[in-house]
Amino acid sequence: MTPLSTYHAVAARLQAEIRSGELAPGSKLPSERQLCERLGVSRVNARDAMHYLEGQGLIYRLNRRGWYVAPSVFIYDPTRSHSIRDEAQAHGRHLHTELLSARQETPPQAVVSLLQLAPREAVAAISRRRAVDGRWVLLELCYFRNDAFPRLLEEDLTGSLTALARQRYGYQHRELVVRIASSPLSEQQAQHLHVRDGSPALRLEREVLVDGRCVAVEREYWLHDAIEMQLRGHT
Amino acid sequence: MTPLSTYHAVAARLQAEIRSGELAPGSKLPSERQLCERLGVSRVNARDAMHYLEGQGLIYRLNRRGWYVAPSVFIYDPTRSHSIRDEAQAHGRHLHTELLSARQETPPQAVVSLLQLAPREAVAAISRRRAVDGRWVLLELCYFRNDAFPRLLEEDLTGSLTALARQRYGYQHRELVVRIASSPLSEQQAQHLHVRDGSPALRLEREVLVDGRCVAVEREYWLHDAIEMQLRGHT
DNA sequence: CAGTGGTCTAGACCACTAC
DNA sequence: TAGTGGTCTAGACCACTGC
Repeated sequence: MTPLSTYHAVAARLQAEIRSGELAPGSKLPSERQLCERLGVSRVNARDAMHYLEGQGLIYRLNRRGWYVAPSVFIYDPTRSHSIRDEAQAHGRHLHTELLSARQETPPQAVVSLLQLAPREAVAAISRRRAVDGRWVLLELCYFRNDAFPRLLEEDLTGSLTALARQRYGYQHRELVVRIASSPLSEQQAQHLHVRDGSPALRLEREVLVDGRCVAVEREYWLHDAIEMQLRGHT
Repeated sequence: MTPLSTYHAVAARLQAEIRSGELAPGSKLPSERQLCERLGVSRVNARDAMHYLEGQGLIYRLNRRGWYVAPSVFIYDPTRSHSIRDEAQAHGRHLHTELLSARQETPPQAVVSLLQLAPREAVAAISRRRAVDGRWVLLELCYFRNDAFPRLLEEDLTGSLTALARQRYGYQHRELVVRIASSPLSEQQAQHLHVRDGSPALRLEREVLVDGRCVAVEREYWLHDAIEMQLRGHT
């Protein structure tokens, strides 16, 4: 095989194999050392190609496990007009939710401010991770004021929390403030999704207001290549 | 100076200097080779530290020019409730706009579909770049149907296009469909912002509907570490 | 335990920027 | 032209995963 002397060439070759379907979405790429040998390049070169394709959203890695072909993005309305599970079904994709923890705790300082909590006041804190078609792509960290959501932790927390708020607690009309930014994952967050510390993610923060008062804060971290947000507005 | 043998240590040291204010926002970091020598590490190690901090949004690079300390993010409402210039002023930041091109052209296929154009129908295409506090952070590519925006290219295109639509063309009520995703910059896009091909960006696509008909498509590419989007919704 | 990616060294040359 | 980051080689050892 003729050596491909630049990482762009290596990337282009892999890209062609992905687009042609030779490498199917979700399948594992050859190991870095195999690629070096097969393409006649150094390992740094091969790795640079991988990082480039990762940036393009064409491949992703599971920490120390290998590189995989990325599936198509998941389209999602961050203002929660529809349930995320319904959205997944509508696009023919499988959504899996796992509860990581649910307990009383004092949240991070930024959340304390938003919820206007007393200094050491605790809230119901729920963290979950979600997989689309078998890949962990979303980490959720939600904080609920106890006075607005009494005995929340005794409920079933594996389904839609939005539906729970509406049906169990009767919050029909909610105002939202949504913030979206690029954000790297912390070590702990990354571990839950099986990716590297610092992996790029989209961070979505939802401030839930009922009668002008903030009763809950929800934070979502989506792997950057897994999601497209779509919403409606007007002027 | 004691050698810092891992890139995490190198990154931590730089991070401390940035947080302490020794390295001020916008200022240039020492060159990679200077850092290698000063800290007693190899250049790969130093570069890995830079890439790590870049991912954290703490520093950014101008292509082949050097590394700089990143300023704080710019907060912005993508549904355009307010003019971006007003938002900038409200946060005490300086916004500069440069018109890159304004001409009739046939847009990319995806835009043709959204605007429901005839096969080779042209639209008014406007591209601009914008700087916040002197750093180019935003590239805009806008496409306007000629029948909805006649003689648009003869107007002043350096100000708010939203205001122009409202005042000159009388579009008071507009529905928007907004899509937000992570996206790497193409070579050409990257050049306009003086960054590397493939740099991570947030892509914002705005579909402007008047009476249920799509009359304009606006695409924005923001450098990933420069922006936080904030919007309001309700259920 | 074998295989993977993650980290690291000590060099080298190239393309481009700023002056 | 000097200095920058961008690319590349040919190795090495480590930490972790999966069997």
